[in-house]
Amino acid sequence: MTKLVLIDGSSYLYRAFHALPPLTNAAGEPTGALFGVVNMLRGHLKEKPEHIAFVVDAPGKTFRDEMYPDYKANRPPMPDELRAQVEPMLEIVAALGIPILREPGVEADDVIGTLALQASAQGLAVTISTGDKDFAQLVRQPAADAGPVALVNTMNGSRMDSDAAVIDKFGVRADQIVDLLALMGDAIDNVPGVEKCGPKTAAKWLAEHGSLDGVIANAAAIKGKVGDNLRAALARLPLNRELVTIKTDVALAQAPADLALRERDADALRGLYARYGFNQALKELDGGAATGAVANREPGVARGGGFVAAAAPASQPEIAPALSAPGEYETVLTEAQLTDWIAKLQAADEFAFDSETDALDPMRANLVGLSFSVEPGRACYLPLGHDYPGAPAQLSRAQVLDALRPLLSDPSKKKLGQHGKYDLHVLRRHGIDVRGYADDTMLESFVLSAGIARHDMDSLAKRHLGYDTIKYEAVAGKGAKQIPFSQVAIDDATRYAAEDADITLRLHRVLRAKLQAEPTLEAVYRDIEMPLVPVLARVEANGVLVDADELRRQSAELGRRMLAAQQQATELAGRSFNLDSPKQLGALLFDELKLPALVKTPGGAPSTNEEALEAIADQHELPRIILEYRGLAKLRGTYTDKLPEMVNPDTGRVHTSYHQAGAATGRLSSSDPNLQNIPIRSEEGRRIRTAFIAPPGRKLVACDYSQIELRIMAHLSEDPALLRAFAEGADIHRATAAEVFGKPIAEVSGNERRAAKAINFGLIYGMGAFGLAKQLGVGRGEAQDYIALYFSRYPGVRDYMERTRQQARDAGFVETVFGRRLALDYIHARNAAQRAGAERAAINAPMQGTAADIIKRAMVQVDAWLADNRERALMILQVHDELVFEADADFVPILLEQVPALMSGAARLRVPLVVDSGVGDNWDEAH
DNA sequence: CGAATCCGTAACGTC
DNA sequence: GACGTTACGGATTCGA
Repeated sequence: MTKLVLIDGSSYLYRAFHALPPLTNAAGEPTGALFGVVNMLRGHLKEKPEHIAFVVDAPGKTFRDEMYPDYKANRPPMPDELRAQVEPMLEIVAALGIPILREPGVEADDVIGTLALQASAQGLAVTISTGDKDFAQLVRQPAADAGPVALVNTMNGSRMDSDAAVIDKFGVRADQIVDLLALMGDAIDNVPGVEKCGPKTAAKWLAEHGSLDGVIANAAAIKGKVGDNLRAALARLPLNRELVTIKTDVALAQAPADLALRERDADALRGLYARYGFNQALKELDGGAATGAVANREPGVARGGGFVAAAAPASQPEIAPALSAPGEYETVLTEAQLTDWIAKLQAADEFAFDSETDALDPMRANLVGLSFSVEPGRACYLPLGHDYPGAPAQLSRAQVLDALRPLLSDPSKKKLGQHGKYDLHVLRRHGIDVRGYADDTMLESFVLSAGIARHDMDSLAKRHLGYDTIKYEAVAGKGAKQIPFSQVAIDDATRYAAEDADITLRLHRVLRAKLQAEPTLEAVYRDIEMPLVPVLARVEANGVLVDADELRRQSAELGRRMLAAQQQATELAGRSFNLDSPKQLGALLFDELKLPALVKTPGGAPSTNEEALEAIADQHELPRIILEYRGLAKLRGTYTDKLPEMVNPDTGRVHTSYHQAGAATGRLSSSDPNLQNIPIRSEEGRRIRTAFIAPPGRKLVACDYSQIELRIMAHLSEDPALLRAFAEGADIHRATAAEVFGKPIAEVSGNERRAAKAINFGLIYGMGAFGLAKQLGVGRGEAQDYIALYFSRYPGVRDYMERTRQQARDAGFVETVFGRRLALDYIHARNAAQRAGAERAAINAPMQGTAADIIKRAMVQVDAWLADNRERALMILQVHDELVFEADADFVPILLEQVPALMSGAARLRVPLVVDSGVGDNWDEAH
């Protein structure tokens, strides 16, 4: 069969340039790319093709630029060392007798595509020589009426010549390649695809939905972040497909038959080879028969299969869209401007402010600038610490803060912000005690729509103002290239920071109106959330003293025991494996050892979780060892290794961060580190609490609500039996057992109490018979009997639960005792499992949320009481139903008298709120 | 191409 | 039920 070789010249030139070291000839001219291309060409000529063409891009715009002005906009200009090699390359190609094609208005790709299909139709065997993966769309197997079209990449020796090879490489058929590329996009050509969608994801979608049109039609059903990204990119996908489709119908002067390989010009070649120092090629030219494929000596070969993806040097980082200012933003650099703005702030009823810093951790961040806004569309940025070379002179931080202090610390001067707790920390650490922090848009949003929305400023601006804010990444970059805000150009910083203050103010106007329309919610916001802000800031700033040496000792011991467990596991398995990898463990247990896989992960794989391992622990020793190892690894990896790292070098203490708008139920959450999940249940876990200590002369005091959620259930359900039990101060689990099992309290067995306790917890969590059965280790029927029995004894509870479910279905939300609304997104989900989950949440949320409201109120009151005793006692932790204090030893009795009383009095329910407390030198002892 | 980074999953600590 | 953190492993993107 007659052969036609089509060479993608530009692609090779670029790839050879980047793949090969920057070689030069004796005269110092760059030759690396040339060398690569020459070797590639010699490789092809060995195959003695009858027809061949070297195709390069013609200068000027193409039809793709017409279609999409930004096409290849990111591509930097050709480096000079490469440009210098273009002419010599063409000279060599010509001297080799290879026809050169340059077609204006289209790209080399389109010329190759057109010729390839024409030749194939004429029965020729076509080889496209390129490093560009896009050509996979042209691959054809030989057919009765058409010749094959194959791809080769001589840089790495790969060859793609069949449907199977395309599928093997890309996971889709050749005719789906354009769809695949449209989804992926192409950074080099500046064709943005679906973010986070690479070859794997695109191939998966195409396998499911057949084609790009199929994917577009089913876009709504695709989950996760990439699903969102897909929907955001939907509009441009058809254009993408056009851009990546290689044309096969270009009107060309040449037909395949015109591309015959001509006689080479040996003299010209000899001169060129000599000039560029291609000794091997020269020898071959004169000696005639060289042996072996020259191409295989290229350094690129060793790296193995796959097409090289990048043709051009790295593109510029994406340029942010013009930072369009929605309002008038002023950079304050002079005293006159500052005076002017202070006057504006003084005159305003309220103003928004925001701080810019050089770190996320408010306990470490330094102030870089402040922004203010007094009316929508007007804001200023006051740079204080920009220190890049060439930064304009800025006002002195100390003087500016002194000038602002009266304003910021005046309680009657109302301020508002977005997540102002952060700013309160930063300013406090710079000597300003902010008072009069009156409104916070994050908390307004949280109270208005907990459970359904995000409450960060970017989301709020989009949702309530329809406005796209400037993203932090747009001014500071991201990843490894991110610069601290102090290095951001002041002009960019002004647009970003002033916008923050401006948007905060505008958002507040919108959100305040929404809150005013809902008096109950407004009360939750005004009476519970806002007063808590400075309290949380204080608790965080106080921090907790941690005995790092004790933790290190524990780490060392845990490490020894982990090693022992690992050795035993290796022994039992007969080989080493990664004990931390559920995947490897699953393969070992279920594939190699053939143990039964009784539990599945949500993803359908055999689970290796605790339940699954317990279930097979009687059949093999290994599961027990794994469980032992896991327990130790958890403690070490999460706590004993990590906590010492979290000690703040300035304060010597650990400062967690409480998220006030974190949990859908109104609870706080804690992170960096999370101090709300320090172990307590297991003996060895509990030891970690001994490392949370009081300094000499002080004690830790822990006060916790006893059974607060069950008490709230009693209150909400008004069930007489439950109310009575709490009123009598009974051991509630024992009392429940007595009711359910129909015997006097004194005769309840330990086992019966345990069962009752499990039922009580199950109720709080909205657990069904299935969950309870699991918890108790009994059959589902038996668990169902317990529940039925429970409801017959506590009919008020049963009615309350049904009312709550109904309320959730009717209104889409449930409420706490204080009127906080908790939205239930999936209460009407089509998916039954999702719906059931939402119903369980509906049961749980009012109890959990009311408990959260109560302890928040208590914290505010306790903090107010402590205001006069800040040197003697500090509130240092909150763990959902527990408050922990550090107090002078002689102040402890007073604390023990006051705090439990304040906590009990934080709400008036139909049952008493009992608070237990304990004292010790460490957190473990304080329980 | 390899390295860095992002993302989802599995597991598990607390209340 | 509500969280946050860890580790892994695969996918994506960066950077040269």
